[in-house]
Amino acid sequence: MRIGELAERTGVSVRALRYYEEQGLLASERSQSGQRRYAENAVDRVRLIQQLYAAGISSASILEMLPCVVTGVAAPEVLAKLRGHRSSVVKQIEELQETLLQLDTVIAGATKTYATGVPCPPA
Amino acid sequence: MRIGELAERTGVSVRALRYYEEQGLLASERSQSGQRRYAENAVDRVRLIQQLYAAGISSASILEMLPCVVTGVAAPEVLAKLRGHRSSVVKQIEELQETLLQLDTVIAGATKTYATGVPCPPA
DNA sequence: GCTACCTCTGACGTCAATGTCAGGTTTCTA
DNA sequence: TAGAAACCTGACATTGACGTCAGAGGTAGC
Repeated sequence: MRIGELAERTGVSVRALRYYEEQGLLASERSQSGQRRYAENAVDRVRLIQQLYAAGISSASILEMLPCVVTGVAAPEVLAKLRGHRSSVVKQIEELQETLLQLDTVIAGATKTYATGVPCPPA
Repeated sequence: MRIGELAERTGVSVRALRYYEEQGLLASERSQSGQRRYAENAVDRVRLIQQLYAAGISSASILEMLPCVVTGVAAPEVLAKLRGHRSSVVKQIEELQETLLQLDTVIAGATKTYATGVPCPPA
């Protein structure tokens, strides 16, 4: 498929896809005229990249770990980094859960307070 | 306390603390000579700010919700935004949990593969 | 073959949360 | 009462993941 279709199917911009290629994260064949052609599995690859980005992992680290994610094989140093990222993700989850509690407390309190007619400062 | 101490106690840089003030997120008294003086509770405030930042909430949104978090009272529009942020945090957690599974799969697979002596590409 | 849309490269712009530097004042410690 | 260390404002620099624009060529439906 061409870049526009991949963009549409993944919800990632054309610009971002070119950027991924620039970073070595996403390969493409080229047509005679130089246009990018992607295989079907590029969709999954892009989603994986997005997922790792969302976990706060840099493109350099993603580049390093991608082949391992794909092949399921990793050198010891890479494995160590993977474990490092794993614990960082765990930590992020824990922090977000704490944030969630805070938000819930505020929402519950504010809802109740507001329901009881106590005056409240506007935004 | 002065800004250096607050920075040290929260693990946030002096520059960041000034930035928070600039954004209206963190107030300070000033000494005669103009130096910032913080109350004890500033430590908690800074931690809260960091927590919200970590949840991907912008300083503008934090500014909007901070008084509510502190007072426990929120106007309906603010409450709606709080709920929006809540669900975004929930989503982030879910995505991170999925990422965690991916990482675990890779780590488990790679560990096993490597243990059995299958050759593996270096980083 | 015309037209509308897609794609290409290259380069500069953006945005948010800081880093960093300069040049000057204040505060603490010996 | 020095001198070091901390603080001030103001301003420009940085970083990463893109957005956006220009100018040129490719592609598909009619």
